[in-house]
Amino acid sequence: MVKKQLIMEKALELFANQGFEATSIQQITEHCGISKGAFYLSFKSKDELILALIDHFMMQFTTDVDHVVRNTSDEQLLYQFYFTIFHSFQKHSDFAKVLIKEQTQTVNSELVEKTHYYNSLIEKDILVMVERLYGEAVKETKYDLIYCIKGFMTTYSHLFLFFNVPIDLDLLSQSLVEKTNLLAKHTTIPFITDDLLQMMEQPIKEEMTKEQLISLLEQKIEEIEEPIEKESLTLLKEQIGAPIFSPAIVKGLLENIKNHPDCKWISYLLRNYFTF
Amino acid sequence: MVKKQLIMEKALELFANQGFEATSIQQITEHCGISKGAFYLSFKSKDELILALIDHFMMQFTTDVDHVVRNTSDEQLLYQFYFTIFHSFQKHSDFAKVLIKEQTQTVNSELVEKTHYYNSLIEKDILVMVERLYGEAVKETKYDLIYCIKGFMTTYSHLFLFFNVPIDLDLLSQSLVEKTNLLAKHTTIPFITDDLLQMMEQPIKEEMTKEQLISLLEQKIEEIEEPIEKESLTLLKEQIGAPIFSPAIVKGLLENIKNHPDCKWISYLLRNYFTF
DNA sequence: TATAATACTGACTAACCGGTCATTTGTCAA
DNA sequence: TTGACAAATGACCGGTTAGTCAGTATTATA
Repeated sequence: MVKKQLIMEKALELFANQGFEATSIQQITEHCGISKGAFYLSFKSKDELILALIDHFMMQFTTDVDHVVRNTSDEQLLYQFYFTIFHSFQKHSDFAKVLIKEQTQTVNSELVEKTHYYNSLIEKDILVMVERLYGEAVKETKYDLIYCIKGFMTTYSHLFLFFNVPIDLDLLSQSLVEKTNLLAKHTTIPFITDDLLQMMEQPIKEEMTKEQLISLLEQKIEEIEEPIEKESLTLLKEQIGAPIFSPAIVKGLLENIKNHPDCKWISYLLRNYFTF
Repeated sequence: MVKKQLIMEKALELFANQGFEATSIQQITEHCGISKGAFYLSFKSKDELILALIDHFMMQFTTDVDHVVRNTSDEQLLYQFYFTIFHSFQKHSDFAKVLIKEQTQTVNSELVEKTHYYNSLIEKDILVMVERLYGEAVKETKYDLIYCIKGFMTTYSHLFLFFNVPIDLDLLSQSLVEKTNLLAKHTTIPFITDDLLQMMEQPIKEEMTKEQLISLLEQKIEEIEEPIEKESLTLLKEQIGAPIFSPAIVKGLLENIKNHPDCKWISYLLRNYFTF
């Protein structure tokens, strides 16, 4: 339908300049030269409009990125990756602005989910890329690298999105390729570990059940060799089944495992569990 | 006034969770346990409230950063810089959330200006730091480096601000020090040049005017009781109107007020003013 | 205790919001 | 020209918004 496209285009302009919430249906319809009722012939609600916008552009975007990652030679990949992304952001700068502006808004849960979904698709592609280009060399630091690449993407897009500055995409991509290679080849101190990544992904979904927590604990108890940590975990597991210890003791046990590198995740879950 | 603080605290909680626009005065006053009218006894409008919040926290924040940059030895500086910033973000996480959420909103022009102003202050400190640590070595790439440092700041703050994840600030700071050093020492392809920087800074307004600075000084002179500080402020005020003292005297006067708890902010502004 | 000053209240306003729906307009074939 | 159908309208609805202000409660002063 032509009307639907018109609304999406004109609404995107307003959203980019004023933000989603600050733009009223009235404004959109006036900007389109149609009546308020006509809007609701194309979209059930204002929310449906922005979700349609996100789907429309993010499908294209994720497909493009995926295509580049799958069909570019190693020596060109990183450059093509950055170039494709920035080119796309520049071409659809209004949408990019909306995406950046709304990604921190937490009002509409469906919007958050959708953004998170497309985000995870891109993240997967970056992971594939990083593993292909650097392999074992970045085994310990790959999540940091991914996070930095994503950081470069958003940070440097701000330049041409929110300052009206002419940008040499070729130079920008080259510059970021160099930076990425530097970080990939020389970083030795990882910050984002597997455990931390799991923690980040957790809160979107439901909380863990007692049973899941216990089975995770049993697994860790098997793995861990240090006697103090092992016993602490065992006692904490029993505490979940039948609370017998005082808060102080529980807190002490949690303290025992807190600094063990393989217990970060489980100690985080337990800390959450025992404060409720 | 106590009521004002109460409102600022409670409003900040709501803004952090729902965003500024999505939070109504009604909600704020209910959350405070006061009437709607009482709100308007403390603040002229909703906009004045968020501006007050930004001033309150950003004064503290920029002063802290400035203090670290000025008073830390070279080998500890970068680490202390990151640590201070993240520590502050963590301590005032509600404010940090609001700042990040609202920094892309372009509705309130005064808010945009204010944010930009404080941002430029921090940027100046980063510049000082980068030049001190790396000097001529980063002559061509220093603005890229600054932009990357700022990128690390915002990117990595997201981790603990928007995912409820316990963070080892020490490790994070170490990790970013390494990354920053890598970029500083090996980057050869600059992207952000002097010209580009000027273009970026163009559209936004001027910094504090002489008049604003003087009126702020007069206000402080009234408040302060200690004779040395009072006279120093008075002399500095005269110096702005008609420069008569030598740099050494000005520096001495600044030194006099530097450590007074109520003069941190004004001394910071003056220090900036007299170096131009 | 009486009076003055201050702090506080919440009903009220006018404007705007997203969304609805009875009505009008436009477009066909018959 | 008529009738059937779809497209489009905009007045209207209930609800919410930021902001106001006449009136009440509280406190300080004398």
